[in-house]
Amino acid sequence: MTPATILDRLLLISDLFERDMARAFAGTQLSAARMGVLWIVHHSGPVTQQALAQGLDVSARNISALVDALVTAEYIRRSPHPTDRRAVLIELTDAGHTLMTATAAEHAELSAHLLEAVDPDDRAALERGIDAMTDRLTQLLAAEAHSADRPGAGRSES
Amino acid sequence: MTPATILDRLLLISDLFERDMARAFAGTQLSAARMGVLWIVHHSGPVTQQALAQGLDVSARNISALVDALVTAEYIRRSPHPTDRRAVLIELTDAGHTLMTATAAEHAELSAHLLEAVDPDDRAALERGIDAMTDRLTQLLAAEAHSADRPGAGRSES
DNA sequence: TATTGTTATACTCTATAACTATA
DNA sequence: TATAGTTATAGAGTATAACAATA
Repeated sequence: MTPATILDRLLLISDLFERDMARAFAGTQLSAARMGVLWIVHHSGPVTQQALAQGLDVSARNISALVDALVTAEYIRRSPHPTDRRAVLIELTDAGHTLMTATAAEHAELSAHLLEAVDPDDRAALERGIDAMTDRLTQLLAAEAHSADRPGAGRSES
Repeated sequence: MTPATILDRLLLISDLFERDMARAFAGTQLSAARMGVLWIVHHSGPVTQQALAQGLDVSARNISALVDALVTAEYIRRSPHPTDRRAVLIELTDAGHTLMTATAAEHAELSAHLLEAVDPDDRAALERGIDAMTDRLTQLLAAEAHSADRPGAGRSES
């Protein structure tokens, strides 16, 4: 029942998070991708769609669709950019601000619940271990991305 | 720069895994969902599409599409079920078996690399902590699923 | 000429519902 | 009647490419 390796354990908990979010959003106009947009606007304040595309690492086309849906749901609005008439600024509506305040609180609450489940004597080692694995994984990804950029090894990305 | 809470850390590492898989599959006929099918067949041997639908918790319709793609890619084949003529058995082809053997090896290698990044003195606490959080998260999900089953109970946003 | 955002198009993953063949 | 799988249809997320307006 218990996964054998550390990778299996991490993939299992990732899967549980995914399912949790999917169920929380079922029947609403929200989704993980749309919440990603709201999260950035909540933390950064008004941003252009270009900034959202870069922050989420998705195409501008995709941002247009996500923003359309969130405007329809009345969580955000498009405002004219004060100095660049090509661009728009994405801002939270009052409903959007209320939603994100509640979401941030639930997020913090879940984090606290998870940490409470861990033996206090294990917590420091747990955080060190996760950070060490995150750093290693980031290194491995950067190394793979670098080798993939070499001509002949694959397609380059912007 | 380092995430503040345990939840942020776990979500970050989940995101890194996602990106890693997405990049590994780019330009191939594979994807995370299709690999999920192959993973089950690799570990369970020949299975019906019904079993795949239950194992992956997706619809039978979705399995039909995933299996179609993997048959086209020649990683699996549909064989007649020996006793139930309604059903088919999904089996790995030689190419599928070769792929999954290599994938399992890479999986084990990545797991080993991640664990090597952790201070040996922290490893036991790390595994205990992750398991404790996984158990707690599973409990929370079960509780939410239970309350969501009752009409009118819980926080529903219509 | 470069950038911002939209329209057009397409592919993948996902779901429900109706249908066929078989149990 | 119930089950295994497919066809039909739909919606969300994602991408590239072509385009308009603006810088």
